[in-house]
Amino acid sequence: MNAEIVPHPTIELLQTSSLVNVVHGELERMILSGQLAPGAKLTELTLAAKLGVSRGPLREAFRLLEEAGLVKIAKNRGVFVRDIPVEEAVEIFDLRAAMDELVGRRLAENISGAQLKEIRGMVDAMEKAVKDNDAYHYHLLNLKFHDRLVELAGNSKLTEIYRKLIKELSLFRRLNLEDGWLMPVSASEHRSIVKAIATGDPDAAGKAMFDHVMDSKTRTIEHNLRRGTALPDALPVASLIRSSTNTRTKSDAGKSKTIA
Amino acid sequence: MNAEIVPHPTIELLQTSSLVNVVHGELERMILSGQLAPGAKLTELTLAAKLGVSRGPLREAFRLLEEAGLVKIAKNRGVFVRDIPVEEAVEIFDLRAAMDELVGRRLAENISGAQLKEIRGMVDAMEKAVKDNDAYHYHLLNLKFHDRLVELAGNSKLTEIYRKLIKELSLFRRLNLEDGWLMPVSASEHRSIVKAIATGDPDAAGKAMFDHVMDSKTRTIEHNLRRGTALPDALPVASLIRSSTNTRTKSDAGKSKTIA
DNA sequence: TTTTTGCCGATTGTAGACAATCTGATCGCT
DNA sequence: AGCGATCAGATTGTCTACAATCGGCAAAAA
Repeated sequence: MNAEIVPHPTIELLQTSSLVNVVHGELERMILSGQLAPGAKLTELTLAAKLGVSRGPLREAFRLLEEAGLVKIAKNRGVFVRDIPVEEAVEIFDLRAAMDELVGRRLAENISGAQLKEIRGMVDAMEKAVKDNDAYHYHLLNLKFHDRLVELAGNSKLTEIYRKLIKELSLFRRLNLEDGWLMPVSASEHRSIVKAIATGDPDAAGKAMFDHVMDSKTRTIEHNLRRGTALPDALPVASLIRSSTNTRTKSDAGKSKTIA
Repeated sequence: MNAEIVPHPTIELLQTSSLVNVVHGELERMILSGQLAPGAKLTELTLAAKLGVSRGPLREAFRLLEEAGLVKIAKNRGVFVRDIPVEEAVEIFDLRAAMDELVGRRLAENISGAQLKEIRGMVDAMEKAVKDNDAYHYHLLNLKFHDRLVELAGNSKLTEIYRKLIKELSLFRRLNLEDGWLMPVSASEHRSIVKAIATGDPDAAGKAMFDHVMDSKTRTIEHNLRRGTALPDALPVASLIRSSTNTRTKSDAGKSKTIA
């Protein structure tokens, strides 16, 4: 009896990776890195040639990306990288806030000493990035920090959906280039989060996470509006940020003109 | 200039629905209705013949279903309807609870009179089903009730993910056949939810929703355990129900033997 | 000049063919 | 009889070919 069923890495690789998987991963990478920008058209023949595969696997990968919300397939017209409209970004932030509140609660209840030490280290690193004024590095650490927190909450479904949302959100305008002129605020909020978790108070930790995400929402949305990005339809700016998740009258759902 | 661009229904249909879409919808229907039970193998050639299409569109539909979590594609072995293990069902309930708490909050803040009247009507209908001891009808009304609440919260992303979770959850063992021996409890909780929403107190409404989902989790899990469904690995039953979303030690993630 | 109509290239939708892989059954050996 | 190797059938992975649709350009009409 094998103590552990650990197939050779190469075996594992061949068993799991079909062309569809590889193409899917590669396309996702290209999209998330901005190499394929929102709105870009993905022509089957061109991409197939570039990746060295036929159209079949490529189309299957497209379907995966479509369900993941990264591309939009328009019948007989082509596949396009999605452009996330502001309203949707706001919705994602609100949803994330609720999810992260759950994360904070669970962590306050269950986190171990070693794990606490680990995330403290991440906050330290972020504060160092702030001192160095290294916005890019800070951005990466920030992503990693939140991802790790969600992961530590121990709900894999939650993790899965959280990551899906983050991916979609990265398609929101030029969010990636977020200039770090508010890094100190964000960093100090992180410190507060860890402190609340360490205290073991679920309510406090949940609230700290929730508030942080909502603040992050405000910062991101305002930053994007300020960039002079012509708004879809000249919406009431402040109200957008205030209460995103509110009831709508029946017929103003599919009004945005961006590819959604 | 056309006052309203209202394409003929048939036109609209042809523009949006490709074989992939139709097949996807049909397969989803068959899976959710139980016509294709969890664990069932979906053979490409057979299904293609049955549906009258070639393998191409069918495979693309498979990819959509895979990303939606309804089937599992095993390379070189086939496509199988997923079987949701208990642990995952628990995770989904916990996640749903957090989302529904958000729903309750938003509804307490924003619901209109007409909408309140609408959901009151649904609760009335459910209480009638309880009196008639009509478990099936109650089940449908219950689904509709919660779906409508989420919809009314006005966050389309939230709605989308909620529905995805519900679909996956319907694959959990024989959840559909939930005998209604606890309908009265569930029904009275619904009444409380509506009451809390009507009061306009976000905290109360959020808590009512959260508690209801968690109670529903307990009822469902216990009901399924009781059914003599041999447990995957003889887990600590009570602890499963208690705190699902907790931290796990490193290597007990992919341990279930069901197709996941 | 402006608008409309018909055509053509380009691209996507679908189908079918071929190659690779897996499953399980039969045969042979110990 | 038990165990393992080999082979055949079935099924999936990938590619190529054909049909349908779209978008734009040019020519003709107003």
